[in-house]
Amino acid sequence: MPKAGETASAPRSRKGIATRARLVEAAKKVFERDGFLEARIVDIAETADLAPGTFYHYFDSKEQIFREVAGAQEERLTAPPEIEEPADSSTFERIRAANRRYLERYRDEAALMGTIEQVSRYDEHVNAARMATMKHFAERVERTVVSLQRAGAVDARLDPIMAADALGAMVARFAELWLVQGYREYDFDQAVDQLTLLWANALGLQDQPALAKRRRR
Amino acid sequence: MPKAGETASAPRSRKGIATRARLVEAAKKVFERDGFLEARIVDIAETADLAPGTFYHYFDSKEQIFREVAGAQEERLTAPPEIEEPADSSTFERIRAANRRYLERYRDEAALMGTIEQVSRYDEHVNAARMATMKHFAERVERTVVSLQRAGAVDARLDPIMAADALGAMVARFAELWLVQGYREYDFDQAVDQLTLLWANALGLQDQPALAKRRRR
Amino acid sequence: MPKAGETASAPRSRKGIATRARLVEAAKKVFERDGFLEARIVDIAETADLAPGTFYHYFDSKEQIFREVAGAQEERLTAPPEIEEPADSSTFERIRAANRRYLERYRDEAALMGTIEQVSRYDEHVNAARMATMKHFAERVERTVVSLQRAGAVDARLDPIMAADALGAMVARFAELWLVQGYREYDFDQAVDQLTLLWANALGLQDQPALAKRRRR
Amino acid sequence: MPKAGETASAPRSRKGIATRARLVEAAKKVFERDGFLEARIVDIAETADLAPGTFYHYFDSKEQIFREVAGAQEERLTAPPEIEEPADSSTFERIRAANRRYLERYRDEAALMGTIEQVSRYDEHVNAARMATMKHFAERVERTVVSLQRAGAVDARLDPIMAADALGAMVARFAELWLVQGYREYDFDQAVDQLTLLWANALGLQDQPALAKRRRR
DNA sequence: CATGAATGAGACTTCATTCAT
DNA sequence: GATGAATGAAGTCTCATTCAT
Repeated sequence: MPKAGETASAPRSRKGIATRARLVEAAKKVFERDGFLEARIVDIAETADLAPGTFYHYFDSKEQIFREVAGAQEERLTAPPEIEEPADSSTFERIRAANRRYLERYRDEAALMGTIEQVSRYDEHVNAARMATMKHFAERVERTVVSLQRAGAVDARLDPIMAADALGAMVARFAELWLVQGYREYDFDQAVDQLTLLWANALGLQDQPALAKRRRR
Repeated sequence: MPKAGETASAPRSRKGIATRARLVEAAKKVFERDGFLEARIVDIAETADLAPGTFYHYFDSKEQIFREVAGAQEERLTAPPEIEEPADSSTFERIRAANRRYLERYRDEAALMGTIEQVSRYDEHVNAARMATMKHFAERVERTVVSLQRAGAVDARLDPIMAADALGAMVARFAELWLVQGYREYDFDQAVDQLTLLWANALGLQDQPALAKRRRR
Repeated sequence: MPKAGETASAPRSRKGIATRARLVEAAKKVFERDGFLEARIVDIAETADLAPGTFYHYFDSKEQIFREVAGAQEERLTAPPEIEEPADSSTFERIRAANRRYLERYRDEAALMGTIEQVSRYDEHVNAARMATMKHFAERVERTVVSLQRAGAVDARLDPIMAADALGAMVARFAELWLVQGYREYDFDQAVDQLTLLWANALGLQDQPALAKRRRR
Repeated sequence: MPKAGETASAPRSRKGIATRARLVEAAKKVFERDGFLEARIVDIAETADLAPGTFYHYFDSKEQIFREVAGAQEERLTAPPEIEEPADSSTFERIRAANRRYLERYRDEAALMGTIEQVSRYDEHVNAARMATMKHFAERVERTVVSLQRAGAVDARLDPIMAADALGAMVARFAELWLVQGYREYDFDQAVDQLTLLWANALGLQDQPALAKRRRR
């Protein structure tokens, strides 16, 4: 979504739209492979079978196209579940489902996520997008905690905001360490279970179900 | 610890040692101010009141000096507590002390930590050092969890390794979000308390003390 | 013939071809004037009325463009005679013609040859090209010697390979000493005659014609 | 032999003389290994177990010390034979002895000769020394040719100066091609014989002895 | 729309040489 | 005499971006 006042212009023809999409796709590929700093405009253009000049018909800078690529990924991360959740699922199950969803989506685009984590450390826009995603999750969690506290179902001593932030941080950083930086190898299902267990415990959530027994690989 | 075969050499005189130290100090300052990418060798040299060429007497590259600066900080993070802990302190108190220590040290060098987080996303050495710090904490936690599980004092369903990793990730990422990226403002003491509470809860730690009532600012 | 995997790329348009050629031409001029070591990329670009960066569109390094310039000259040296030789010319006359041709061509590009001799002492590619030229001449001579030996027309004691190498070396080094290094001044025609005489004598060639009388200048 | 008006001073003490000699020796080693351009003062000093600054007590520049190293080698090349020649040896035998001597001395310092050939292409002093060596040989040959022509023992058509220059060039360049640049491999004795034969033939020298039969390797 | 040639600022890096100790 | 720290001038090279076609 290019903004007004930019050099790059929105495509007006069908062909232009296709070219722009090809550039975004190519950029994603190159960013995944080379990271942001090493990625060169020429490579992106070449990958899209275009001349470097063409890039600047559609984007103002490397940052700009990256923000678009990254933005799409943040949207994928925060997208509603593809499968409707059972209306009657327990809090615990809902936490588990959310964690699983996040980890799956992170894993499916691990290379891109790595570059996003990288860029978010020096590009304000990308960092803002990253934080917006965090906030998206945090606010939802926060509301849940507040209402569960009212219901006496979770630890009343917790500050809902901090708790939400911290637990979000836990899952997010765990994902990066594991899926991007290769800090350790875990079994996927078990990782979901353990994070969920930690999460539920941390909130002091009552009435957790018995976890299925799984073995670490 | 400079390696052989490099251009840069260890100082052989008292003056050389001082100059090298001045460079490291200057580098820290510049990295804190400008981040890694924007930092220029010339600036570091100038900050140390030296000619650019002098830099290369002692270091081969910006990466090399950064690794040294970052390494020193990682050591500061993992240094043993300055004040001896009371021998009879409870598990809960020890968790709290550890969290406070980490957050204090992170906060005291927040600018540098920001740059380290940044660089660790594209320099293997720095990332390795970062992970080593994580591992340092994780292993200690892991051992504690194992023994507490044996004692029946914490949740037996937890995998000690994953739990340690995840809780470490939680504190680490929380610190960055808060102290580097300014995601939100928290009261320091309260943040320590809340993280500790989440941590203890997550492990299912029995017999936590009543928390002092504190107000969020 | 640029290789793949390099930064520099072959021109894709008519304009590009012209620009590349301008660079080569400019490089020749600069190398002739300044030698290889003193030649700066910026000077080459400037001489071609181009920005320094443009150089790197077409060449990866000073070495690379020099190899091209030098290669062209080696080709000029080994090019077939412009004027067809009389079919009935004697061996002696053919030797003389070959020597004259080589010396003329060397003289016409003496400045460049000087730089080539220089660079061939530390660039393997250039040295290889230099040697290829030597071999080109040596092999031709060698074959001639072999067949003349069979015909009993030259000294049977000579090793054709060594003789060819040595006589080639003689003319080549003589040319450099004379035309590049200014070791001494000779009359051109007389130098051709004398080298030819030495050459023919060395082979023990029978039935040489009487030489026209010439005076040294 | 340092000249007046230079920064570097002649050593006055015994220790100074030894240090200077160590530097020359070290320089020779480094120049042989790295060539002139790649040789660094620091390496020379280090090889001599000295600090870089010490170098400048004795020499003004890399060029200066190289000239000294090269000069010593040129002297070695032109030194009188270690073994007195038989007074009654034939012209042919004397040519052979001279060629052998030159090639042996060249071969014994092939690495250094390579660097000298290199430097002589861009350092006037070194080139002058190189040419002086050539002239040393050429003048001797020239005188011989003149007197042999008077005696009717060699080709009267030859210009003594050109002949001497050209035959000197032949041996010199042949040596470099063979012993430095590895253009081809020859048997040493055979190479001496063949060059001598070519040389004698070229002059039209009468009454050559039968050559011993040797096989090329 | 697309091309691809051209730009040019600016950082890195080397190393011969100087100089205070 | 010897040390070794310090200098600083250049030159190379990259690549995002512009622009004429």
